[in-house]
Amino acid sequence: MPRGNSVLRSERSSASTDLPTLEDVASRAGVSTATVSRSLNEPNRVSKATRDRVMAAVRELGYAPNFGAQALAAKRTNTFGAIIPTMENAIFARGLQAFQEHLSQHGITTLVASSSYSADLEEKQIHALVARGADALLLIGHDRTPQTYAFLEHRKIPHVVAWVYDSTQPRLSIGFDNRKAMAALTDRVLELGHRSIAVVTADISENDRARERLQGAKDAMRKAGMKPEDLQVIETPYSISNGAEAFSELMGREKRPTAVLCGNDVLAAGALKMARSLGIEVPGEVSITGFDDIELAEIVSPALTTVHVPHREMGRGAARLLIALRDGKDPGGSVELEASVQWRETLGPVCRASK
Amino acid sequence: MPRGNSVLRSERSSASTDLPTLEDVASRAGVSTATVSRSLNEPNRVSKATRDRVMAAVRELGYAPNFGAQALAAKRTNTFGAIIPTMENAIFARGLQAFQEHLSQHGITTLVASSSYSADLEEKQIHALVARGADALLLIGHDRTPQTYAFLEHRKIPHVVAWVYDSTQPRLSIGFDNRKAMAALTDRVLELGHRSIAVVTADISENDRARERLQGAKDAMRKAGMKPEDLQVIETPYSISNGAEAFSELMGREKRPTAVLCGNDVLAAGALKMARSLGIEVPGEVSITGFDDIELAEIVSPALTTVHVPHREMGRGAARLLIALRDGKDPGGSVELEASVQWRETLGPVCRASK
DNA sequence: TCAAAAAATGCAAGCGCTTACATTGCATAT
DNA sequence: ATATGCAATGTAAGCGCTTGCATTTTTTGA
Repeated sequence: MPRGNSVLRSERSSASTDLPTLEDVASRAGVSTATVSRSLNEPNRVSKATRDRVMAAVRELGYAPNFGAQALAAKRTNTFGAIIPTMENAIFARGLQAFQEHLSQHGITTLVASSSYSADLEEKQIHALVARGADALLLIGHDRTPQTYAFLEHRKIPHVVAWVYDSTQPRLSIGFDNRKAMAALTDRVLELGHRSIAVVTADISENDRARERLQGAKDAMRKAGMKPEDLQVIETPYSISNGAEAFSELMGREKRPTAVLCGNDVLAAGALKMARSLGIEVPGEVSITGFDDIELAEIVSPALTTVHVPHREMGRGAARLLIALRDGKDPGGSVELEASVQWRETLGPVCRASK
Repeated sequence: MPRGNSVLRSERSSASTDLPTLEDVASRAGVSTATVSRSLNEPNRVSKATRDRVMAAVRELGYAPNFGAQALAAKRTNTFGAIIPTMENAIFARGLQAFQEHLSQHGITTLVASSSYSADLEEKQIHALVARGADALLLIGHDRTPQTYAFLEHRKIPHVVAWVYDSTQPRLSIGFDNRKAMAALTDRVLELGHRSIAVVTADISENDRARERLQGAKDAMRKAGMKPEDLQVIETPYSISNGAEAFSELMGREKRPTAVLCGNDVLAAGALKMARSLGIEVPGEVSITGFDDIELAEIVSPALTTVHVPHREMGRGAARLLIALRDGKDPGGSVELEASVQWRETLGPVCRASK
């Protein structure tokens, strides 16, 4: 597979299609490859005169560095990975967007993978991204096997856990306290007189956000002097149709709830849709709440009362932490952001008829 | 920066943290690096006995190939890029998902970038993805400068244009005929008696899909014996709020349209929202239609009549074409898919009052 | 049984870049 | 003038993998 260096190459007629290399630029600018490399990567370690000459050569040749070679020699790809539970709906879209924007300002590319809320699949994706050369990883939530963390540690891959803040967890994270936020929302619900309450949540076994949210609802019940066990709970994967189904089931129950707290906005949108087709007034007969405050929440009608989550701040903050970590700087500890109740139209006082 | 080969390394105490290399695997399995490489990449070029031995060594050492080295030596990254106009809403989500799924089945990673519907930004993204080592690219629509295409040609980057099928365009593409589809929808609208019609479209100067759709509407007008100039047109970027605003403006006009055809579902959702807050009945007073048939179309109420687009087929098909191209096989020409009107609730007959 | 063909394996030359270390050239201090 | 320090540049050794070609081993057919 002889391809030869640029000198040899110029003797070959068939080589005209090859892309220019650092060496081509170097010889054209009359300097060494080291100087070209430095001109490109550490401009101020080179005198202005040579730098200009190098840049001119780069332009004339249309040179662009070879990704693989750069990665191999520098031992870094300038690629960060993000593994989010789903791309199917917009839950993580805004946060991810902010993450990417911040990284790209630092010359870093983002590689995105999704785990479909499965721990197994997530582990596979982690391996895949690391294999792809990811320099650092954004992870959602703390739930993960020890082996997974061991792998990350062993490969020395900087990583940060986002979308959650849990002071009891040791890992670097950025997010909000899901439990506290859900408790605050539930407080509002209770204040409005609701006593028969249901929660529609995702499977809580591999999802600490969902688990914490449910806990939060129970905390609020307890605080209000009610029994947490009285909470009617349905676990179902996040999706419009599952939300609709769960709502329908709830409405058929003997002890029909007057307020249905959904684990996220997608579920709530489904519930809302079902309420409409069942002819149930919201919030007249039944109140519905969501969580996340994605765009959908504003579009549905009536507009969804939900928990506003600092998507963009989490994305940007995660990027910042990861960059610090990669550069061996002090990231400065986990950061807690606020999530607050976003009042809209689907939450109202319990109606007299159903009391 | 001496790191030494594996033999030397074993003499260094500080080397314990280094990741195993091909050479480590080779010496452990008692074969050459070439054999290890082949066991991994072309298993059937190696006898079963050695392959097993190699695989065992791989497992024991926890070996994983170095991405950069692999890319450099093999001159391919097994990464394809996709540049879509936006990630902010779900327009391209399903198609992209299908694209990724198909690629990942072939061991290819997808790199996604968005252009925000800007030709300039798109060109930058193309360069970025190529710099990142993308082996092939998925592009949306034909509109693009000759330089951009020249660049792709020069670097010999296989690429395919998706979301459109236009028999007058020379490039390999997969998609549907936007013009025909919009014409079909407009036919329905005209059949229902509408004569005062508005189109809310994206900026058509850098967006061939939007341009074609508008043309389609005009075609239908012409066919029905009406003057295409009578179509009321508003150009505005795709977004919920812009859809709402455009609708509001339209409703304030002297010659108020009885049907508002939106360039996509996002715009239509905005229009619908505004209709609601304006107290305008849909489709009683005014009909509204969308385009794309994303999830949103089903969720809003009344549910959106729109054009169903074969998202998944386009994504999967594009992946297939790209793989063929990269492997030097015959992709077999552009493919036209069907897009058909999806009837729901927002399109109805023109009401008497407004006649 | 033995030559010829085919299969399996090894050798080693790159792939294009970064970077530790060496060298050179100059300004500054003595 | 000469020594000293620093900035600018060059030298060349890798980085870890793939692959053309050479060599060895096995299979096949007379």
